[in-house]
Amino acid sequence: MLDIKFIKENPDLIKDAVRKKHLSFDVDALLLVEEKRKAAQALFETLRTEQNTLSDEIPKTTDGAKRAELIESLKPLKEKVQAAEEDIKTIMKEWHTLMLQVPNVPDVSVPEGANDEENVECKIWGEQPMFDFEVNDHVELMEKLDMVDFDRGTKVAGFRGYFLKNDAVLLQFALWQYCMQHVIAKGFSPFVVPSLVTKHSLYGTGYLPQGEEDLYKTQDDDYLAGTGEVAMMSYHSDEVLAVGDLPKKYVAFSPCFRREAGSHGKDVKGLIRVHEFYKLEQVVLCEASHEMSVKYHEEVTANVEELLQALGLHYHIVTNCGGDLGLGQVKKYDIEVWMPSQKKFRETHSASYFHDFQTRRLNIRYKDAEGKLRYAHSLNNTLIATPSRMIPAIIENFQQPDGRIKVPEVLRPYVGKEYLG
RNA sequence: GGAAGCGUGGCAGAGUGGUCGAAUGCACCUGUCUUGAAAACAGGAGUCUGGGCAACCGGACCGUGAGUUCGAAUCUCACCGCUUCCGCCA
Repeated sequence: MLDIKFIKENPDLIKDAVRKKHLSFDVDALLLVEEKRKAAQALFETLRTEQNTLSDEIPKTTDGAKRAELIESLKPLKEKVQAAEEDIKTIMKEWHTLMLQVPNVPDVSVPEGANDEENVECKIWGEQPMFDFEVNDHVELMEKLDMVDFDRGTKVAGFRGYFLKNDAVLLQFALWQYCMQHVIAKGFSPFVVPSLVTKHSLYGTGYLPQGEEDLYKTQDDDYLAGTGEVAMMSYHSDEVLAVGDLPKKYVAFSPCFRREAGSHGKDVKGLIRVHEFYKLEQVVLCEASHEMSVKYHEEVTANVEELLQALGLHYHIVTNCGGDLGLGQVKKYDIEVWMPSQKKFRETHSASYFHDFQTRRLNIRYKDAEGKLRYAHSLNNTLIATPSRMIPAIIENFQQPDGRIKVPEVLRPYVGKEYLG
């Protein structure tokens, strides 16, 4: 959600945002509704003032007949007030529907482009691992080492179902522990957050109304969140924080659920695209300045880089193009790790900032140094998604000629062994 | 799942149809006093929003949404949440 004042003052900026994000939204239609809203509001307030003034006379009028007359004379006014109120409600409904579709303005540094193919590499680290043998993909490797069971997974859980087994489980727990310690040392507070959330939380974070089809919904009209960001961000909804409490740095653990509607043909084998996985997510609330947002955006990105470098994984970072940005995102980096079997980088992390897009919807404010209430800024980045992204990456990159998996040095204390399988 | 009670400002807590945007206490801010602080005393202070250069003048907000009424924090209904009791349960 953006400030309607900002939209009114900068309609061309919003129009350009619509264009850059490859959306279809009629900014002028919204401005028209806003004009209608203002007019209806003004009419209502005029009528209400009149009603309030005359109503106040009633208790002061002691003469019974006069009093009855006054009450009688107010009846038609009541109807007018009610009609005006009704009018506002109708307009506001439309107003809200439109406001939920207004995209946040991408940063000037965001490249033009329609989809992820036009994301622009901005950094690359490490080198492609060299194998002097035929590399296998994670499915083959893991099945051979009895670390995953897809057949029983689909039997029990349906399409994209899986059981993670044995050493893969050790690897997953090791990753959680290692990554968690890494960011706790940097001042992040660890949380285990709900996955089952109300629709309010999803509207607040911007996953509704647009993302409805990718969400699982319960018979109670709640939803299963696709990321811990939803609950973690909503944690402070309707609160006023002290400026001294900022930034809030959280790392949220949660199961994540995604219907993957519209991706039926993609990554049908393996762990990369599954309906249910686990994620540690970095969430930051900071003061409302672009500089702060940028600062923490770089910080949550650096946190992940440090992990990948410690693990020894070859990766690059892309700046997502306009068409690959979410409605509320100002800028996003995708961090992608090299997958030897696919001979390309695959997204493992996604770092974005929103300015006050989410906090406005969630009503998260803070009192600044002057005592003024302001909407905080929010941003987030994956810390680690498992098993979906990082398990395949590690398995493939650390495969040995004998089919076993060498455990990255830093994980060995947590895994308790040098080789998987 | 059944029954009862409750939901008011940062917190506590009055208010059961008419200057109630809301008493009072605590916390907070500003003065007076004090070498300084505390205490005491006096005063101030909610959020959002429309108009105005401003002083200021309107409107909305007492869990949410409908309704009754000339007028609702106060009455009715629904929903949400909390508490207690009973039932059920992986």
